[in-house]
Amino acid sequence: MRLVTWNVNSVSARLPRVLELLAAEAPDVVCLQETRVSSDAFPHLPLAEAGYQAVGHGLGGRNGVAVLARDDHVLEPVCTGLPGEPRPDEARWVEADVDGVRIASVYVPNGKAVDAPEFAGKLAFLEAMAERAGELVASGAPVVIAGDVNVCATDADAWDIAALHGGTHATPQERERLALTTAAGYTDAYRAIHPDEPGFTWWDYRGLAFPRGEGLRIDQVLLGGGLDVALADARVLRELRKGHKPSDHAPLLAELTG
DNA sequence: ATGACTTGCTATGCAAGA
Repeated sequence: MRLVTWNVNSVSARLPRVLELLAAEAPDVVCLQETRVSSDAFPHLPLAEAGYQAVGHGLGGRNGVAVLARDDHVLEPVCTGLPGEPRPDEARWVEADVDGVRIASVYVPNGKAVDAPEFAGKLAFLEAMAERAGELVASGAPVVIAGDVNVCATDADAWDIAALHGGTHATPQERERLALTTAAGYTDAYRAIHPDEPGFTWWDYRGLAFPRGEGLRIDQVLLGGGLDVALADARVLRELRKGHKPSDHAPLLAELTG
């Protein structure tokens, strides 16, 4: 199974690049974040023409998540929303089963600034995610949690830890709470394959951040329920951060055997 | 050139992203 996670910063604005990804990599599963469309307005038709079915969860405007599966798989919607999340109206979590593998696409809140009320909401969301992650592995089925976790797990995940706006994304509070999910029995796929590479997945649109290499590794594929032994490769699809109208995130691809 | 933000909306400027 080839699984991609990608924060697209609007699936409508990014549709040509999403179709480019599907044509170039033919992934089995794609988790999208920041789709920024309501579930009703999700672009099912052009994706179907490209050979993909989708479960979208969104309320328009901001946020929104989705799971795509290639047509030769069975995609079954499971649930939307994360039990215990502070803002269920923000559409940041969706689960679907693909050939019996549970897939969760997640968009963790940004948190804005350490002293902002949104920061406490981010911490609460990360706690709810860890809780759900534990439930999922306890069910015994293989599970993938993939998405924009909006946290640099270590200093190696940022080009300049001192430059992070408002001090967010690398605080001990955020890291401890993200670590609750991995402690529940998940493997960070990219780090498992590349222990010493930055693996950045996001670069600011401003200030030539991408060509300067000023990025963050804030998107992750987390493997649970025994899927870690199937991990064969993981890589950042940097080509999609280049060219016409890119997202500010690059897709992250994980390859699993079987 | 990997090239100096981008998106959708409380819209014609603004907040938010990280």
